[in-house]
Amino acid sequence: MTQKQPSARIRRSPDQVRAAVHQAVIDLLSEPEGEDLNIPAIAQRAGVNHTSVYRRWGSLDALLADTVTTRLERDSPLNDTGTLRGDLLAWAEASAAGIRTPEGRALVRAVVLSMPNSAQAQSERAQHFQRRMRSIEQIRERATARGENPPPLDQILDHLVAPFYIRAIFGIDPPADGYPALLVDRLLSHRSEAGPA
Amino acid sequence: MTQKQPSARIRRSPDQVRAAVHQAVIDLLSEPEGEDLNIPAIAQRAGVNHTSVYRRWGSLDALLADTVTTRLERDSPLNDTGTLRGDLLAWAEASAAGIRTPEGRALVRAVVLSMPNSAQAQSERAQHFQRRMRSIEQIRERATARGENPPPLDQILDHLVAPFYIRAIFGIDPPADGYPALLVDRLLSHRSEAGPA
DNA sequence: CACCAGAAGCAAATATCTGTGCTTACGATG
DNA sequence: CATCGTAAGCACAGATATTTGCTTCTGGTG
Repeated sequence: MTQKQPSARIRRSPDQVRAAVHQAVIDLLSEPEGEDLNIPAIAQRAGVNHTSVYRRWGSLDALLADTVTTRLERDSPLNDTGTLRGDLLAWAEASAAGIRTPEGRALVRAVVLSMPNSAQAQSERAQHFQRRMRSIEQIRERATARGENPPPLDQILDHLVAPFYIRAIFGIDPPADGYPALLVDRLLSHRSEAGPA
Repeated sequence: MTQKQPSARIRRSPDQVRAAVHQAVIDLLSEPEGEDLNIPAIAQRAGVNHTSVYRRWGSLDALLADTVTTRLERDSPLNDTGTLRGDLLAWAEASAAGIRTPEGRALVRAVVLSMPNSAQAQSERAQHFQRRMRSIEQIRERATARGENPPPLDQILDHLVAPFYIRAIFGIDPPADGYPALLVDRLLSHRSEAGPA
């Protein structure tokens, strides 16, 4: 009769499932095989029933956004170095190190992929962006609190953040060791040129 | 008996189909509704049988890449202004104008989306990138031919191209009118600082 | 003008993704 | 230690996407 032996049914706790699914997303994005990312594939990779994924996250976008947010918060301690330049440099060093690994590039890719194309989403979009820039904002706030005069967000975005994103997207390694310092130097030297209003 | 009246079956030439499908891709990407892009939807929008799309392009990635390449080549005349600064400025102005429209942002988004994750694709990836940077390379070559000393590709990428991409991705409008000139100025002023080897 | 290669359209089959109702395990609470 | 809410797993159903075999039109060639 081979009873169904229901005890064989292994089940993991919600937290374990969450972690396994997040890891599966990163794994699949990092993988050489460029199969397209979808929920069934992620679930299988994570060893989780796909219905669990559908019920918890609902859509691939939501899952990607959650994965990105969780990972970035986990991996970006963002400790205070005492100066604006130090903080920016630390951020850049971490980013440079990050996009050298397939996993790190995958994360950036995920950020882009999870960006809602939709545009009724103008607000959702902005919120998404805000969250992504939170660490930069914090650096600016700390600098201001110290009495330093940080460059506007736009400039940091253009000259520090953008170069890392574009490299991650196109799969280009950052040029050399001094790269982060170079970017920070340029950013800060600019600021003095372009006077505030 | 209402014969099938086979003459009612309208058919377009391959070129017409190609153009209609490209336009449908752009239309759907620009549209406020953020429904996800897929081949059946594109085919329907283009008024083309979906099997035609499958047979001609095979995958959504390939279709996106083809669309992007065709459009960019069509819309980027890249005329010679006589100076390096002028050419760079023209490029930047065109880019700034481009990403102000939903269609333009959609195009950039398509570039990113069509970027092969795949990586057997390391070569394919590089080729994709090369094609995207072709206009920049041409600007550099012309400058060199004139006896000017253009900044290395890396720097142009970081300080001129990257800012436009990141803005398109996150849906941020370029700040102000003088923006392109500002970016070009910064790029060129840098070049003198960082001496050549 | 007849013929032929190439490609578009149609229909139907197959594969894959997405969602639902239900059962069952886990962990918290009293 | 009994109870209960939450969420995971299973089976199955519905919706979509992808592929295939075939027919029919188009445009070029001799």
